[in-house]
Amino acid sequence: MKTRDKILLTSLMLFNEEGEPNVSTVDISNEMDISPGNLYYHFKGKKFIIVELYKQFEQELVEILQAPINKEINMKDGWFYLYVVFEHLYKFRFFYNNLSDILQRHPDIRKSFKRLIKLKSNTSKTLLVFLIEQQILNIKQEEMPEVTENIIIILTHWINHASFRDIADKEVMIIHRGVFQIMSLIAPYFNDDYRYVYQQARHFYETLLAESSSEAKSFR
Amino acid sequence: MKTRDKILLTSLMLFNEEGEPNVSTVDISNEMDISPGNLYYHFKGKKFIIVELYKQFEQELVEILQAPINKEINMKDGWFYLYVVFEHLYKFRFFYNNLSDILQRHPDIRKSFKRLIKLKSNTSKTLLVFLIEQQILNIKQEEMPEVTENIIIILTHWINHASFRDIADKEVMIIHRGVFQIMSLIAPYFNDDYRYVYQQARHFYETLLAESSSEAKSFR
DNA sequence: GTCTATATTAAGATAGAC
DNA sequence: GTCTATCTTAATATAGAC
Repeated sequence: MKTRDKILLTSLMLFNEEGEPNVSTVDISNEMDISPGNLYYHFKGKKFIIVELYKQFEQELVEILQAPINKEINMKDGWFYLYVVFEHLYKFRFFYNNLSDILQRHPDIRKSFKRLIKLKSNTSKTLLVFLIEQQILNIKQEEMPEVTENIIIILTHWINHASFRDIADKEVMIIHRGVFQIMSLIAPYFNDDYRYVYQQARHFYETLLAESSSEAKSFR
Repeated sequence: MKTRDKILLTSLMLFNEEGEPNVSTVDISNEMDISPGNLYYHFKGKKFIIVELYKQFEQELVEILQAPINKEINMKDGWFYLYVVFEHLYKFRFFYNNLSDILQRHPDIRKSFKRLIKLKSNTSKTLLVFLIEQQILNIKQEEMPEVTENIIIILTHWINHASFRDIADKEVMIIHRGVFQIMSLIAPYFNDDYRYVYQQARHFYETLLAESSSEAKSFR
C-alpha cells in the first residue's frame, strides 16, 4: 500500500477515534511509524489531508445518492437504502462530529457540503413521493418540506448525537437505531395496511438491543 | 461591571460569533482592551471560562425545565414554553456548535450534559402526556420513546443545523423555524379538532419568512 | 521517498512592577 | 486589579542528507 493512501487511512481512523481537533500531523506519523517530514512530503499539512478525505467522502456519497432508484420501490428497498447511507456516514463520522468547525475553517468544503445536503434532500423527497404514489405512505403535499427536513436532520446529526446518548456502544446498534429513528419520523404517515412494517422494525430493533445488552454492558 | 463578568460576557459573544476553537485568550483580552495577564488573573485559562459559562448555561436551563408545568397546559402554553427553551439554547449556541469537541475535552461537562438531556427528555415526556390526557394529542404509549428522542434531537441540533442550511439569517427566524420544526414532529398526532393549530403555526411561520426575505436577502 | 534536525508560529501561561 | 515583559509548549513546517 502506498504511503499516501496509508496516511489517508490512518488519519481517517485517528480522526474518527480521537476527534479531528485532537489529532496532529505528528500523531499521524507516529501511528504509522514514519517521520513527520515524510508526511509533509505527501501532504502539505493536516488541512490538505482533511480536504482529500472530504473529496473521498463526497464522491462516495454522491454515487450512493445518485444511484438509480426504482419507481416501484418498496419499504424493504427503502430500508436497505437507508442502511447504505448510514454506513457511509459512520465511516466518515469524524466529519459530522466537528461539522461547524470544519465548515468554518474550509469554505470550499462548506459550499460543497451544502450542495450535498440538497442532494440528500432531493433523494429523500423522490423516495417519499414514490412511496406515496404506491399508497404506502400518506403525506400531504404541503407537509413534505418539514418531513424532509426532519429526515435530513436525523441523517446529519444522528451519529454525533448517538455518541453522547447511552444508546449503543457498537457500530451496528448506532446504525440500526438511526435507521429506526428515521422510520419513526414517517411512521405516522403509513397507510393502515403498512403499519406492520413499523411494528416489525421496532421489534427487530428491540430484539437486537436486548441481545447486545445481555452480552456486555460497556457503555462509554 | 466587574472585569470577571465582562470576560464571561465577551467570551460568550466571541465564542458564539467566531466559534469557540477560533477564539484565544488573547483575542478575548484584545476585544476587551485589557492585557492577557489581567485575564489570567481572573481565569486560569480558556478552559475555566468555558466551564464557568457552562455552569451559567446549565443553571438557567434547569430553572426553565423545572418550572412547574400546569396539568391543564394547552397548545399555546406549550408553544410559548418551546420559545423560551430555544431562546436559551440560542444564547449559548457556541456550545452546541462544538458539542463533541467540548464534551471530549471536559469530562465533567459531559456528565452534566447527559443529565441535562435526560431532564429535557423527561420534561418533553411530561408535556406530551399532559397533552395526550387532554386529548389534544394521540400518541400510543409504545411510540413515546421515539417521538421524545426526535424532539430531543431537534432541540439539541437545530441551531447548529440552521447555520449551514439557508434557512434564515436572523435570530428570530432561526428560533421560529426551530419551534415549527418541533411542531411538525407532533403534527401527525394531533386529534382532528386541533389540527388547525399546526396549520396556524405553518401560516405564521410562512408569513414571517415572506416578510423577512422581501426586506433583505442577506443569506450567509 | 524517507529520514534527522531544526525553524517558525501561535496559543497558553507566569513573574514582577505599578 | 492591572500592566509589561517573558517563558513554555505543542503544532506546523522546511532544509538538506541519505
